[in-house]
Amino acid sequence: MKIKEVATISGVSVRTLHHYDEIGLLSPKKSSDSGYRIYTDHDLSTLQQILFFRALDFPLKKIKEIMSDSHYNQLEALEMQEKLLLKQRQKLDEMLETIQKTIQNEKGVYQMSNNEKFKGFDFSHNPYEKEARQRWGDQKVDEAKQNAGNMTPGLQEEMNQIYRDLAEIRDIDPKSDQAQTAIQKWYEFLNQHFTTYSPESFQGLGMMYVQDDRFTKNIDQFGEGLASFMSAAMFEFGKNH
Amino acid sequence: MKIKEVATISGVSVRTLHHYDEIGLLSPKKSSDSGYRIYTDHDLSTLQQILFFRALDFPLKKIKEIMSDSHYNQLEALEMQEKLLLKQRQKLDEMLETIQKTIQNEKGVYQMSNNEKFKGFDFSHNPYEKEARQRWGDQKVDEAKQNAGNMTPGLQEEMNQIYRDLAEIRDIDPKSDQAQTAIQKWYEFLNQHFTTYSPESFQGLGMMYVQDDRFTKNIDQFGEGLASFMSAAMFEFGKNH
DNA sequence: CTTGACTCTTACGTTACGTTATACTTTAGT
DNA sequence: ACTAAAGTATAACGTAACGTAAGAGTCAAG
Repeated sequence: MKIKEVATISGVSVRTLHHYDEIGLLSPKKSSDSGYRIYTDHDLSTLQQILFFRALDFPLKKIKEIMSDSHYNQLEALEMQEKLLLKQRQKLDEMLETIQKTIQNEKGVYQMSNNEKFKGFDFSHNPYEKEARQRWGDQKVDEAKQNAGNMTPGLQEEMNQIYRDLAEIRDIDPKSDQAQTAIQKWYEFLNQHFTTYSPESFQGLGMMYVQDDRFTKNIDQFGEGLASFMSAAMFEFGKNH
Repeated sequence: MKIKEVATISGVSVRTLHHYDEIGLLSPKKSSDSGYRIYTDHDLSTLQQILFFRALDFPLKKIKEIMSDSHYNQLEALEMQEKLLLKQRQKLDEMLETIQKTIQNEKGVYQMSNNEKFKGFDFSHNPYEKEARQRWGDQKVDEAKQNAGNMTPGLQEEMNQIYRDLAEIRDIDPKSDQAQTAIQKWYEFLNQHFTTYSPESFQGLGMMYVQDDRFTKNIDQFGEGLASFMSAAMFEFGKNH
């Protein structure tokens, strides 16, 4: 298929497809004689994936990073995307509530507090950030970013050990028993020393590992790709608990 | 309230508030001695409005234009926003369906067409554009943009007359009987000579008049503010039919 | 074989802020 | 009253994800 057709089917502009080619996000083969971009069905599926991520406000850079990761698994990605979309729908519903209350407020039927006026407006661009901040406590998140500043040395070492153990096996299947056992240690560690994570919010935390650079960078210090491995393992863990 | 507090309550950054001040979208009073921005409760409500529009992907320029219009009515705006949010939720639901089908497709349970892969992805940034395009037919929309090219001169004149009549009364209340009678002529004209509009899609068309520059500019040639007047009148008309 | 519709690359423009940098103000603690 | 910390101001450059326009080659229908 040529570019216009792809644009029409998918609803994005030709320029957008050019752009995605430029940044290496979606680079179709080029007809050797004309130089035209030729998109295959597989390219279309990739585009669909990209658009799903984009709809969830992932920056293109992150999308590229995630999708070109060696552990990338389309099915898992789709399941994550579904979760995130559901979150987004919740936010939308909150906004609708807020708007309805505001209408009542305007009509004088109901009196709204300032805080209520902004319920549903989560502009962190990351559906899990707020949640994670609440759980880790604001400092903790900021410190995790700066390499977990104020833990006791013993705790810090215990944590590092878990990371190192995970880093060693980061090439196996995140769904395998071995990976799941290892990630369970992480789950238990967090539950013991930080806050109680439900399996669901543990999944959410895992998603942040790939979404949020502050996490990705820190974790990947123990081995490149560890964040994405842990994220996948945590997602799987959440499904089974 | 000082800027940080507003930022915290509303969830936007301080920089964003600075920016909105810079472009004249939300300019609070400044403390005469310190030079600090002081936000009132009214400013907060304005901010809420801005954020609603922003959540609906209105560009800031448009938001400013709409909100500073002399006909601007907060209650009407809220009702429009509610409608648009509901539209957006529909889209989200479609996307969720698409994702679920894609998962089935990946698992091999179900075979998906290329078109199906992108259902729910409407990236026109304007929930009504697609709809309007379908109704007017693609050419018509593009021609409306270029001043309605290929109508018969008679029809063109009839249309212009309706515009002129509306322009003359554009300062009265869009909800008044007089305005509603005038807008009904427009409704009937469209239904006779173009496509059948349901009251709902007539509302949608009206929303485009303020959202989409191609419409705004053309319509406002008959008098500044006509587009916004018609939009409000059409919205009201839709509610009563 | 000629158009009109596509396509290519190049390159500058735009929107909505993020991110320093530097300097003044306010507030909380001693 | 004094000082550090936190908040605020302006200024200015940076960035992300395309839009838009220009100039030139390519393809498909009549």
